[in-house]
Order: sequence, then C-alpha cells, then structure tokens
Amino acid sequence: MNTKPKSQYNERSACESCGVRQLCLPVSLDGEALSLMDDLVKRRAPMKKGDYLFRTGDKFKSLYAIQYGSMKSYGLTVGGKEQVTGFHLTGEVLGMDAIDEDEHHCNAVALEKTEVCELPFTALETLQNEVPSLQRDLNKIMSREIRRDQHMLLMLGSTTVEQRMARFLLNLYERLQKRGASDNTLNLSMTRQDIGNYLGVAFETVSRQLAHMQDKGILEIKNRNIHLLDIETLGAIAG
Amino acid sequence: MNTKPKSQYNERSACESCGVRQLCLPVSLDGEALSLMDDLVKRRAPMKKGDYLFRTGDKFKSLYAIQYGSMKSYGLTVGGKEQVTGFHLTGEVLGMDAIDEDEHHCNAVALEKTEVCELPFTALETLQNEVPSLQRDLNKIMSREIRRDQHMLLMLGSTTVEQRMARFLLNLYERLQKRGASDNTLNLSMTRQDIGNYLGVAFETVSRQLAHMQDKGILEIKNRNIHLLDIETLGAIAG
DNA sequence: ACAGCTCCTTGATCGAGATCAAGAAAGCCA
DNA sequence: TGGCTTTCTTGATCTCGATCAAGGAGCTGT
Repeated sequence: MNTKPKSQYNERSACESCGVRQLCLPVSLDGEALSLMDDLVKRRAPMKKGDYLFRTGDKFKSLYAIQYGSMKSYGLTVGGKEQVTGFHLTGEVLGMDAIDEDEHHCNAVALEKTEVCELPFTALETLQNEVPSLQRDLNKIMSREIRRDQHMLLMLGSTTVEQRMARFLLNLYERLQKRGASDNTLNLSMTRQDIGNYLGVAFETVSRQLAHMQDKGILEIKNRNIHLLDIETLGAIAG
Repeated sequence: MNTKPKSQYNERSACESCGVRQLCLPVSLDGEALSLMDDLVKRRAPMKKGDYLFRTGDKFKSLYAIQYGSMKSYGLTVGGKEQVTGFHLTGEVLGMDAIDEDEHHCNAVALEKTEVCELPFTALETLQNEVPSLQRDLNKIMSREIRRDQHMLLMLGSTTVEQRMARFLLNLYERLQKRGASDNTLNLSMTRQDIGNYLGVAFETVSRQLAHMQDKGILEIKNRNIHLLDIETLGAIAG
C-alpha cells in the first residue's frame, strides 16, 4: 500500500511520466516552462476496458493524452445507433472537438486497460500566454487532428471496401510506427463490429475482407492480432 | 478607374469589410485589438470560378476567410483521382490543416466568383500573444473545424445514400441559415459530380436521389437551385 | 472444467447503387 | 445567334456488399 494514496498519480514528474512532452507537444520546452507544464498535467487512475473518459454532453474541462492503451470515440445518430468516429492510440490527444462549445460532442471509451494524462484546459490556455512555444504546439496538435479527420474523409470517399480496409490497416500501422513500434504486427483492440461501423461496412464484410487479404498473402490473422506480410501490396490496394 | 490602384483592396477597414470579426472571430475585440487586427488582415483580389487559392504542397502562409462566394477543397488519391474533402461557404475559414506541417495538404479552388480575406499566420500568432481573447478564438475556430469534419465522418458512416443526401442538404441549409439566409433556397455552386465525389456515390445517383426527393414533395429542383419544401421530412430522413 | 457469454467466420440470397449508354438541357464563347 | 462543351437526366444491366442464418472460437467468472 502506498503511504500517500492521495498523490499516487502525482508523485513522479507528471509530464515526464505521461510522455506528454515527447508524444504530444513536440517542441522542447525550457526548464522553467517544463516545470510549469508539470504542475499543470494530472494523471488519472488507470481505466479498464469499457470505462468512459467522457460522454456526450459532459462539460469540457480538459484535453487528454493517452499514456498507454487505446480508446474509441463515437456519437449517436438520431436513430440511436452508434457511429464510431475514431480510434485513439498511445500518445494521441482527445477532446479537442469540445473546445468550441465547452461541451463534449462524442463519447470516449477505453478499449483495453488504458491510462491518460489530463490537461486542464483553462490552465493550458493561461500557460499558453506565458509560453509562446506552447501556443504554437497546441495550434499544431489541433491542425494535425483536422488533417487526421480529413484523411479519414478521403478514406471513406473511396468506393471499394478493399481500399478502405487497406487504408485503415496502413493508417494504424503508420501511427504505431511513429510511436516507435518495430514489428509489423497490429494488435487490434477494437472488435470487427467497431471497425465495420467506422468504415461504414457490415462487420461480416470486414471479416471477409481480412480473410481475402490473408488468402492473397498480404497478412496473417490470429484473432485480433494482424501480422502484415506485404505492406507494399497493401499500399497498392490503398491507392 | 481607381486613383490608388495599389491599395484597392485595403482602403476600407479590412476587418470590417471582410467580416472577419463578425463571421470568424466571434468575441468582441476592444478598440485597440481591433485596430491591430485591421493591420493584420489583407484582402485579396476577387477570384473567378476555377481560380486556386492554394494547392497541395504550397507553403503555408495564411489562413483565409471567405468574404463571399464558395470554394471546394480536394486531395488526390495515389491513383490520381480527385477526392473532394469539403465545401466552404461565406464566412468560413480555410487552411487550418496546414498549420502543423507548414504546407498545404489539399487544393482549394473557387466554385464561383469569390473573395477571401488573408490572415497571415505568423502575424496572427504574434497578435495571439498580445490579445488572449484572440487566442481563445483561434482555438475555438479550429475546434469547430474538427467537429465539422467529425460530423462529416458521421455522415459518411451512414449506409443509405438517401440519408447522406439529406444530411448534405440539411448541413448546407444550416450553414446558410447561420450566415443570415432567410429563405429555404440552396444555390449549389458545385456540380453533381462534386457532390457525388464528396458523398462517396456516383453522380448519377445524386441526380436520381434529388429527383426522388422532388417526387416526394420534399424539394423542388431548378438546375442548381434547390428549394426546400419540407425540411421536417428531410430531417426525418437524415435520422 | 464448465456454462454462458460475446465475438468471429462462413455460406446463401437479395437489393441498392455502380456502371454503361444515350440523349437533353444549360452554359459559354466567337 | 449558333455551335461547342460541360453538366444533368433517365434507362438498362450487373455487381458488390448488406442481410439473414448457423455454427465455431475465445473469454470470463464460478
């Protein structure tokens, strides 16, 4: 047992431990700014699969950087059906859609054991004023999020399911590579249902497409573990 | 002829004339900040249909606020096919996808006679430091863009074309209403081809869907002029 | 280890929408 | 004004992926 349970998630340099600096805010902050950031960043208790980080309608307080694990975000159509809008991996930032109207517009739920850093937004804005480089960083992070979404739009615009599937896999692969993954293995934390929902196809079709790609020698499926064998061909399919 | 041709697009208060304050930056700036903004904002010569504002690979210098007219943005798939990623109306801001990597990632082309305000970004960032409210505004504008894209993702996720079409029309309608439109008429500046590309369907299908909606009494088509007769039903279809 | 889940695969059928084709309407420019 | 191009409509056919259905595989907790 920890003798100071209250500070269990604040003992270490929060900024260092959660990797915000390395993963989310690419510029180098100087010593003082770094220490200011440290005061700002809070760690949260780890979440288990199915735990919610925020829900539609929740008041917006913080951005969240994923330290490890993964999450999905989804909205509800008026018909009440779930519509997955994104998957979020280690090192990525969630919650930026809520800055404008001070309220979250989607649900964010953990897909596995996941830990996030909380970045209280008012404090972040204040610090932005004192540290110009931080301001630039935040702009960049948001810009990147915009591009990510537009990339997705580009993806969904394509007609064939094979292409969407290829792009989905490559996108995951590239994001993992950026985070320092060394092998060609994707450990999907989401169900086929989620993938299908995200890509706008039936989950049976996801299953069939993966099987088809396995037949062609492009990848190897072991449940949720996908080993990419022929990334070049995958890229060719993605177009 | 203008006696001062060089300053043709800078004579009036740029900020007032291009409507940046009202349309893009919702908070009220005080007198001094407003004047600083004025110095910042440049007007550009009007563009005619087909003129490009920027292209993929262009160095990022400025954000652009549309004063009047409309634009489309699109990327190219590796296969070389055009993929429309968005339509942009009066009062909306373009270029935010480029902040991160200092380079534009899509092409922006005028769909009709269009005029934009240029907001040089380095100056904007500097001014951000002096005017905290501006910083918040920029955060909000970017947040809104993120939400817009995620909304689109939600739209494309839906399976039926009828639904996508309905959502597309309603989305345009709402954006025009926000800008003060009083009637229920959409003057589409884009081709059926562009719409189909954007929604991920064949342009013939767009044509047929519109015809079908006209048969059901939901709207009335006169070439590119769409008069919405039954917005409630349209909303019901959109789900 | 077992029951009771959820999740995944595979097969069969059916329909929405892509594609091919042809002509009509509208915009454009000399 | 008339000819040219681009855009739009409408029809016919065919294909891809949705849907329905059934069984198998993998977790989870007891």
